[in-house]
Amino acid sequence: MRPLFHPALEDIRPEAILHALSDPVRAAIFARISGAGCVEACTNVAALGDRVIPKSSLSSHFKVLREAGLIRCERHGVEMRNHSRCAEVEARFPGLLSAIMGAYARAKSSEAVSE
Amino acid sequence: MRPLFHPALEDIRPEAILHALSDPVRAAIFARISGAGCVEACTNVAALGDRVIPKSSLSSHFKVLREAGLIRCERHGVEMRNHSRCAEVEARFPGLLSAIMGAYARAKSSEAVSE
DNA sequence: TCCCATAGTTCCGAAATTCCGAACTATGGG
DNA sequence: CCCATAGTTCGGAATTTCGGAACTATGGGA
Repeated sequence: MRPLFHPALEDIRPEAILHALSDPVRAAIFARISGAGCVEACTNVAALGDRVIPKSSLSSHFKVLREAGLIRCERHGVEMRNHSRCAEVEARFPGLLSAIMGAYARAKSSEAVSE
Repeated sequence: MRPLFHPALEDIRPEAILHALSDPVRAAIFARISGAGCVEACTNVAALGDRVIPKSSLSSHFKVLREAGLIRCERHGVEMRNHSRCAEVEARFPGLLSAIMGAYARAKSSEAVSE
């Protein structure tokens, strides 16, 4: 199994990051990977919130995140380990990821009271 | 002509903002509106960079930006004036827009030297 | 008032993208 | 060698995007 493609830091594009994180499911996956010790397997996120996400969809979500340069994936035995590339992306686009994830957190907390 | 729909500040969703700005054309339009005195008409952006954008596409780009809560549009006579809602969005999602627009600026300047 | 020019929207078919079930592949354990 | 588990690929349906052509709205004349 050859290693998966990951864009070099300088090839990471803002539109790819925004597109990847404009899907709430992917944003939630990315939040988990970033938060929970930077390691996560695919089936562990199968149920996000209340919704069950089919694994073919999950697979493509991970691919989008990976190709956007947001995560780094490597195979360990039969499972996949996904690491956030937060620190790298932060170096190239300062403040971007924290602002985006902060915005989601803010929206989530405000919908809890108003809606 | 009844006024166009604009989401209230508290109804603005991060995914809508990210989706709207994940398109480089829309991001460029938004950058212009934000930069150039916060006023811009539709046909004035018909040529962005080298590409000529058909006005039906422009119309829908403006609609996406408006419904995401990024701009405010009002008719003045025969033309449209578009104002950025930067300040409002900044209040709800601190740092988000400046990080995104900064990322685009950064990517643009780095592609000038490497690619 | 009527007509025209300009600015923008709507409609609709084509192209591209997303979704997800089913079949397939890869890896390790017994 | 076979099985179980993790993940990818395939393919068709649903959704979204693109853009040309027709349409609507507004204001400026004659």
